Amino acid sequence: MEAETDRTAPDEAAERYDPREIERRWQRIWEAESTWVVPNPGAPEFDESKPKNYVLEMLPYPSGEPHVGHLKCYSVGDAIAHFRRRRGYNVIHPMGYDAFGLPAENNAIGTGQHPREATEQSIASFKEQFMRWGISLDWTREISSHEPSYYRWTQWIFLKLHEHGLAYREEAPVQWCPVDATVLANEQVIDGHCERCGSLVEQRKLEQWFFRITDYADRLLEDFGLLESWPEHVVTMQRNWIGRSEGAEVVFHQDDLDLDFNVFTTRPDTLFGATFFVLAPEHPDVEGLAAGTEQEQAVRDYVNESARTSTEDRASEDRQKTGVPLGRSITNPVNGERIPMFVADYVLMEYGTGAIMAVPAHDERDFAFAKAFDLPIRQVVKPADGEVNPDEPYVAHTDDEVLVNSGEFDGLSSPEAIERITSWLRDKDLGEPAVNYRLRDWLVSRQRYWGAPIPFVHCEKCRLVPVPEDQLPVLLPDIEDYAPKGQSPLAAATDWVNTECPKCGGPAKRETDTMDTFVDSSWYFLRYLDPRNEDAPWGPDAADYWMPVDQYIGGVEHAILHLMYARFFCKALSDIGYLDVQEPFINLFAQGMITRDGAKMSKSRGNTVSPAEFVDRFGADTTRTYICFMGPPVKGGDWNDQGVEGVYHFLSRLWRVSREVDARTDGAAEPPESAELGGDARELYAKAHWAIDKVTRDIEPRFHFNTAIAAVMELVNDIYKRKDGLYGDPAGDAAVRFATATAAELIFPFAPHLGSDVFELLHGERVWERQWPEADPALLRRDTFPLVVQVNGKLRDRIDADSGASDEELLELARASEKVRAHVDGKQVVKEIVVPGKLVNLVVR
RNA sequence: GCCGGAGUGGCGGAAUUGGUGAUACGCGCGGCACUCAAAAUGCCGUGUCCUUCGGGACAUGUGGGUUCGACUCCCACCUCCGGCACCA
Repeated sequence: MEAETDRTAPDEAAERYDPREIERRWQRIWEAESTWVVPNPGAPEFDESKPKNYVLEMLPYPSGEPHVGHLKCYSVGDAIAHFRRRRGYNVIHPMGYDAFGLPAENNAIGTGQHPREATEQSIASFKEQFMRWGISLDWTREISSHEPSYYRWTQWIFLKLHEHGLAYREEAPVQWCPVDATVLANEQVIDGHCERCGSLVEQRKLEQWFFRITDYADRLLEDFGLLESWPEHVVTMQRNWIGRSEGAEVVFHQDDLDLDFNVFTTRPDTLFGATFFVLAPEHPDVEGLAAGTEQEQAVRDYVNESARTSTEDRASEDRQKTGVPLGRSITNPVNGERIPMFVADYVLMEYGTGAIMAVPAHDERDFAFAKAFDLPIRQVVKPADGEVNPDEPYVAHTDDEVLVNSGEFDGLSSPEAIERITSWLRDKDLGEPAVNYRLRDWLVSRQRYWGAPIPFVHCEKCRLVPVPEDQLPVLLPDIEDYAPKGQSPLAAATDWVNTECPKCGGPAKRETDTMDTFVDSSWYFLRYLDPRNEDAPWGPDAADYWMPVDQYIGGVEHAILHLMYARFFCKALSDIGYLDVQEPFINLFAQGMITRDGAKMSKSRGNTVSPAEFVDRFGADTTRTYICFMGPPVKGGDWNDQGVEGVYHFLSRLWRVSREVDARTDGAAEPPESAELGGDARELYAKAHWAIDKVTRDIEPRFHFNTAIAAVMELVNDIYKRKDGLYGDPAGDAAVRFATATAAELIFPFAPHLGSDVFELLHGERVWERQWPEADPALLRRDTFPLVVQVNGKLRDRIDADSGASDEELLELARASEKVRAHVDGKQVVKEIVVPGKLVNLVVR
């Protein structure tokens, strides 16, 4: 058996689609000829006749090997890049690595392997895969955020933000893991527990660095208007995250201590319904207020206990409201009423002023607290036409309700009252309109090793001093021990830490915190534009030409943080004067997640798909095309091994028929004259044009790659169906050859190697150097069409009709049909509907 | 609880603005050809039920509605997925 198979093997190999060989060949050509390298304006090869287009996929975090999610992202992006190149755009399509980050460092703690080493191994494996996938990337622009030539400019941007008051240092509560003795990044805290050791996370107060993103809250909201195409839900998620709410700040006076307390409320119309007042346990005045009252000890106990309770537990949904009285009361400014004060952990220090007026009748949380502590509930808003259920708070506020128990404001509608009461407060200097945000400033410092050092020194004399620009980068030193010890591992690098103050020359210590990796990825799309510039992060000409990104592609998991941080950077850099765009990503495409057996892929579940394995077995073209064929890329899809084989089968059919067509027809390179074609030749030729039209519209603007690929499959099926009847006839040969070359052109964005190969065979040209084909409208129009005839909306017949037929002629045809007559005879036709080119509907009674 | 998205054959999915047989294309399944045989390849068939083989009835989560006509629009409900969640 073995021997027999071996004897036939060479022959068979020649007859088989062998992606390995084809893909290697084209990849070598692209690399040798720098096919996808695109020069900047000013460079000798720069083509100024073409409009620019920036196609960008989110850069990967290099860890291990790329997974299917990466393959999907880059397959989708590459299809768009290819398509736009061939539509006449000057396309920039770069790649890089988000190389700093915790997994590499955590790995180092266990193995002692330097994070740089592990990261660079992963980068090499990612790059090798990207090459084997045949993604059309300009590798001369490759960057990695862990290289000093990159993070030098991350540090430079940090200094610029600081210079313009957008970076500052302040004491703030941070997540602290008591077992690992380290500060954790928010992403490392899973359900209130440490990602690594699982212990309960505590809050501690430490000096931290922040970026003042809250200054940009309104612009981040307004500028959604500048975007062309972003998924609705991503915009909504960001909007919710920013959480802008309008209302008023109201001043309550506390007589005993002669203190003013401001509260923020969105419901100033309910001010008369405030029956108590609550401070967050962290509020700085809590201790002073309780001091000397009989509540002093109880308050102290409560505050200590809530400090020990994790944020997660405090926020858990069905937890009973807790709190204790402060032993003091405070005056409601609108009616002079003295209401009791409480401390309770349902009030958050981070939002508003950390103090609230409680209106139990009209707020669910205040209501729950009032019920638990038996406090009065006073209704001040009621529906214009009826009563309210006293067992629940009444929270609606519309025009259809009126104020009661509110003194001079009785009878006003809720929206009116908001306005009147707010201006009344302002006149009396007791409050003013105010806006509050859920968004907080961005905490960017991490007590971690594997990140860009924050370029500051602490001098005993001059305190906090920025490292001068000409001393950048502040290099990340090599260290021995990555284990967390309560401060950044960098603190142990004493040679590095001890330095001179750039200002006074005296002894100083370096800042040992590093930056959140989201900082690195907030500007990488700018560095691609001018990656080897040693004098600036990017040249203004490069940025002016290429920005903004015309199409950004990535997973929806970055819908909030990365995308919002990058938007903030773009605006800040623009304000500072280094950029001329307000929004970095004009169009965003969020791809759906690929599952396997209906579940998210994970190592623990054992249902991961290794792209490398499929690329080895079926080739990159098949694997990429399969991913695009699974369903619309916005949606998720379930990986199916047999589906991959189906696509392999399809590409094999195209490959095989191309060899046959080349052998059986002569080099009719140019499209046939459609006027000379008849019968099957014309049908096939028209089918090719139908496919051109379909694929073109499905790729853009729809991004429905699955139906585009299905259209090419239909074309290939049609070639198989008609080819044998066309060979030999000159017009027939031309039609078959044209149709097959067209199938290659159309599949090229998804299967670039095979597309190039088949096109070269039949046409002798490089497919990527040609313009994208255009469908001939004359061939899309058919001479006849199947007229659908309905009676009372039910289909009764289908008749070939002339495309140019008038409404009356169509009706004649319909009435003449035997099948129709069977349903119409003996009845009265009450209505006749004609949709030209489509159908006739006879309504009978 | 609030905000999104989605429910179509055995499976992934298609139907682009309410108008060409709902289910393109692919998978799976069945059959045929080639073969000693298998694989590979090519071709044909494949929603469900009924059928006198002409065709007929029913089918897009459920129930209503609008319309000559609804997968598509409206109302109510059910299920699933994603995000946010004591934000005053």
